[in-house]
Amino acid sequence: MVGIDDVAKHAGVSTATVSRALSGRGYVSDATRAKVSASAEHLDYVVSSNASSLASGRTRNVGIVVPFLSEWYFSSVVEGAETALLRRGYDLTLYNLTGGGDDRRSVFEHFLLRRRVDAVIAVSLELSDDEVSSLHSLGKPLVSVGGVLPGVPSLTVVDSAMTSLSTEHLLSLGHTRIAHIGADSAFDRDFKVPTYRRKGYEQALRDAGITPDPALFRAADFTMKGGFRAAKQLLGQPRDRPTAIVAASDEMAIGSILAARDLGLNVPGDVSVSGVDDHQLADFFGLTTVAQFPKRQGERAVELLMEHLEPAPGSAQPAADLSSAERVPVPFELVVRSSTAAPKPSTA
Amino acid sequence: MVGIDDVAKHAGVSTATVSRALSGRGYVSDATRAKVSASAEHLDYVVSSNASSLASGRTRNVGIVVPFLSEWYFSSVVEGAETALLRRGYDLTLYNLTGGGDDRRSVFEHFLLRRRVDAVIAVSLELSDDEVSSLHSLGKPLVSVGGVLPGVPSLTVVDSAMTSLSTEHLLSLGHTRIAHIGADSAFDRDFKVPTYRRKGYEQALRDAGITPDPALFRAADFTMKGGFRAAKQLLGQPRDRPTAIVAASDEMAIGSILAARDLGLNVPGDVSVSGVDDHQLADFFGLTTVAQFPKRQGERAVELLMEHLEPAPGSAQPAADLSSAERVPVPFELVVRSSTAAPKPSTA
DNA sequence: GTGAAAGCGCTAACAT
DNA sequence: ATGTTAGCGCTTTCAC
Repeated sequence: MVGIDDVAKHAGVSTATVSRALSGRGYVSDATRAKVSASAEHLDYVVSSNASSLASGRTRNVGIVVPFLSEWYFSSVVEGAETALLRRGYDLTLYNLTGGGDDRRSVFEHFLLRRRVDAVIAVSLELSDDEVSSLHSLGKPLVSVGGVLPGVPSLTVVDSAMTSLSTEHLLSLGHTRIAHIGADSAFDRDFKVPTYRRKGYEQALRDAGITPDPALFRAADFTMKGGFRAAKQLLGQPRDRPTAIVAASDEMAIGSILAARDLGLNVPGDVSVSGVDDHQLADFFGLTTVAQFPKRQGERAVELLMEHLEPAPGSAQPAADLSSAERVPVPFELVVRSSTAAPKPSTA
Repeated sequence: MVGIDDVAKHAGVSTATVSRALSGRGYVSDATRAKVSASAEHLDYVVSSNASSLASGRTRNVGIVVPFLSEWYFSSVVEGAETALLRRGYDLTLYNLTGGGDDRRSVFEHFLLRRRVDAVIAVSLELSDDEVSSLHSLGKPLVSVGGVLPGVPSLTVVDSAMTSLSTEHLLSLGHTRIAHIGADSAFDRDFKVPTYRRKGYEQALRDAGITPDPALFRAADFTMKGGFRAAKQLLGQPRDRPTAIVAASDEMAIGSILAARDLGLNVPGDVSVSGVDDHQLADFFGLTTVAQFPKRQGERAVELLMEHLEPAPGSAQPAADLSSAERVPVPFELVVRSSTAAPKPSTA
């Protein structure tokens, strides 16, 4: 196993110089740097991250904690973060809380504390105050993606704004009987996302002078099947059928489209449907939706962390910035496809 | 930052004893062990994994390399592996090769070599000989999931057997005009999975005395949209329409179901459809499919690695076993739902 | 700009 | 069963 002194010997310099040349910290003449790089390359030298971390206190590794992995949103955030980290020479250690209870405890009490990470990204995770402070007390930068954590910079879309947007889109097309498929508070895991999305829908209606009709709301579990069932209820009504459905997620929206087809209804002819996410299947189903960009969110989280892990020369108190920027808004955008259109002139 | 000597002091023993008591290697009396554990707990002590790794050479960290993350199969394998590792006190470092070219090189040339992992799991990755040997030369155990790597124990289903199975299922229901949607070799990334699946279909037909008809094959890209398009071609034929479709993936199978509906055909009345995977959406669509269990595959990969990272007392040459067990078959199973049925008696 | 040397916090002989 | 001690392979003062 070739070590730093092999390189030093080969290059005819000291180990200190090798370290400086390769890590970029401290002064090394260009000539020396080149010589050292050549030797390192020649010998296939790679630093031992353990030794390096032990000596420097930096691990060049970031932990990311997710509640699930096999859902589109989460795996996309992770993918974005991973790409951004890789590019900067960092590793990504994944902690998946799927297991629940004990697993979760052990992640916080042992894993993250093993001093193996420089920073932590929490994705759509509601952390207890204890958990947040245990992270803070380690002096590890922490950012949240997809949910607001008290005292933690949080990259997150304004959920209510997304459904307001799609509701407004439908209103502007001339719809007035607009239904909503989302979830009531019983389904509120993850930061009350469902509730906020429902509020956005209701607000948009009110702003247009329409009182939200409870009969036009159906709770569902954010899956395609759930959306399918809910839409069946909504669209099966023999009279006063809604002319549009605002679903709180693309999967539910797609379920709604399938339900409409099942009932012999044409989308968007008889009913318009919109979703939220811009899921990979949205395009195939021609779904109008409000896109959020989870990969981008993962990348942004990394950028934010980097400002604090590797502050640009000339910034003063980076740590202060981090905790002050409580909420970092992330972009979203209406993507209009073929599942929404003006309602048919009421020939009834 | 409380260190090992704080614990030693508090417990009134030497650091060596603390290390032994906490790691479980070497002899410690029960009484001492209890005392040390209590002190460690009391002081909120957690080992520095870097110091520990540096001194011992073990990292308690496993690298997993995947080509994509936001696909169901990959994220499921990772999830399974992560759960299994967490349970054993290991971390999981994720390397995502989505980026392609340069990223890939750097993963192999730098990241994995930083001595940060004890072992590597490669998921559906075709590694070059150089890459395999660079891993081998590090003495890191390597297992492959979802594809066979030369000289590497590989957890993988026999792809041809999966499509044989679903084809036989359809044959046994009485179908004879059975189409296949898969991919030709042009789409062969990942170990020629598409080709093997096609071969399984053809073999089952031949075994039943039927010559595969090239007109009943359509290439697609493994997506729902691709399956949809291919099925439209197949099912749009005015005459000699197939009565069944064997798709090489669930997404394509679901696309086929939607195409059939679009054409006014009833599934399974007019056409039966089967897939491969048991994707999360399979149940919703009532899809008959051949399930593989990616989470389980991830767990098994970890179990295999553990036999070599932490050999049970009394095993001789574990490393030898690992490289000798070239192909470790993993289970798969036919899941019959409502998308397949006997063909209608040909009233034509 | 470069080198010498003192650790970083643990583990593993070895000794007892 | 427990203590002593020499590293593990780097980074980083501090001199020069």
